[in-house]
Amino acid sequence: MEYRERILRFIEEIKTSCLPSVSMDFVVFGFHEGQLKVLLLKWQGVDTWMLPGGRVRMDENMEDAAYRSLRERTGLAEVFLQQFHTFGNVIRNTYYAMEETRTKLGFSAEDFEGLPHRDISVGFYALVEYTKVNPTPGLELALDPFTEQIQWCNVEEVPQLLFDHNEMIQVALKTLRRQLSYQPIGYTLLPDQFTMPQLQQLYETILGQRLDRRNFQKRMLSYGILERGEKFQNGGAYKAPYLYRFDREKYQQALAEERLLVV
Amino acid sequence: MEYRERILRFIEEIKTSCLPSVSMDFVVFGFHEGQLKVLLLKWQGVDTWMLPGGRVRMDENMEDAAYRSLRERTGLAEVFLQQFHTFGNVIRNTYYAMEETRTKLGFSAEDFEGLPHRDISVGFYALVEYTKVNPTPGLELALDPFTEQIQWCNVEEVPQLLFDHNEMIQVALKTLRRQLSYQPIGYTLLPDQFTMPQLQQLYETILGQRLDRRNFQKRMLSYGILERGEKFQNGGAYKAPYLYRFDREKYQQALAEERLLVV
DNA sequence: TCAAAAGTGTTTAGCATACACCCATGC
DNA sequence: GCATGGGTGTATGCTAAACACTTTTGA
Repeated sequence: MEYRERILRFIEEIKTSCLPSVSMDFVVFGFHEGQLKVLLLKWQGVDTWMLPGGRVRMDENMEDAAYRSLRERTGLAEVFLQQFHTFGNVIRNTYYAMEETRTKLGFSAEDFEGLPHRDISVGFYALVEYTKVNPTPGLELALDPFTEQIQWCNVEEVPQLLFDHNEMIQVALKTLRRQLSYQPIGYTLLPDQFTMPQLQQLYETILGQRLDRRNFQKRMLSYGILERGEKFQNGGAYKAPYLYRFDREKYQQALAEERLLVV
Repeated sequence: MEYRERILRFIEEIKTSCLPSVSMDFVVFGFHEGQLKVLLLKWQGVDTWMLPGGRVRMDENMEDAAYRSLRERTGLAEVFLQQFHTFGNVIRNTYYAMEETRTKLGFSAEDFEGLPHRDISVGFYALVEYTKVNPTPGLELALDPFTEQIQWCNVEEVPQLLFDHNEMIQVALKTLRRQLSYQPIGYTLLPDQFTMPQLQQLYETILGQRLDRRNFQKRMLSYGILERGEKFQNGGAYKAPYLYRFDREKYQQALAEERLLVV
């Protein structure tokens, strides 16, 4: 039974090559059709959805592990990724959570023995470009045989999740809102080229409030990290907006000079 | 040999009742004679200083563990305590760091076997009232038999510490500065009653810059969480300053209304 | 020619900064 | 009476918010 083998090897890998009782969870934000989305996944044989997670290998820096895990899940290498809080309540009982999956998949308690019972989890949030992520379980299925489904879900419509994962999303969102209001990190949620109204819509969605067009444009341009391109006619019965492109180099430069950080 | 027993029991305790590969480190700030201080400790038989740390028990929430550990170290129950970052680089090799101590104390490798080799560490920073902390190893020595000395050290004069502990202090300081500049958390570093010039000196020390007296007072009073008391004559040849008291109730109230958070 | 959405500039208000004089006290 | 440090109020400037008209385009 090949599937059984994969599960057992996966468990063995966790037990032998990963730090016990430490996990990472990812709040992956995407933006599509005016909606802020998060990536959720579901295990085999369980009805509860959860955030994608990962573990730190013995010889691996945690930050590297985070990038690796996220790459394995989304296929994306260049993303905005940042830890925002570490969660350590006892309700995070990994062992208990796995019991249901284990019995439904027909494994014995011995098969799963030696796995960490309780995890401290470092929460990361990521901003990714929606269209670049293919949320069908592909590559990562080979690495995580428990995953049955991966899906985008509107932030407002997230169901009851495993453990404290709902709280994680809320804390991530709060962090995102605060960061967004004093440094321009939203660009990574949009395609390479975007219009000012698109950017504004993104900000309005994340912050949950309407913004003034003129003031918004002024502020964005004042950072000096946007490059204006051609006009873009999408077929609407109105004036064509300009396309903008986020200039990474200027952004890094500005960050280094702490011009953007209104701390 | 009683001391040997205590060490062995301590190690056993870590192995059996604490989460493996998770630790906490504390940047404990105090303020005395115009200087910002941090609490440092030194292990038996090692010359390297380090931050006080702690571990999470199997059945304990991490935040509770943090308060417990800090109480064991400082004897303080009511302090400002907050996680600020989680550190996970591979240089944090606990096992290697203990080797020196182990050999100097005359223990064999077997005695120390089964201890975590590498820790992810959750960094907390605490603001305590300097005079309320007795930094001589008392209570906590019974709990942590490795500790030889605990001492306050000026933030600017911190020597090279274990692992990434110097970086931890820097990150904690940065967090403290940012928080201080948009919410009034400094009060916990001062005695119950304090004068406005004292508070200002504290702010100036933490932020590393001089502030205008008049604007400072205006800002502090505008929060509406200070209660003015009697005048205080400390014997100086000048006008007696007022004593102020921090009103916890009003502070909580203001926090709840998010009046103080200039996010 | 009309509706829908985008581009743009000026006025205004509020908050943070800058700044100076008088007062209490001990020597 | 003088030096030291503390208390207080006002003027100023800058940034963020408020606000309206013109332009392009497709139907």
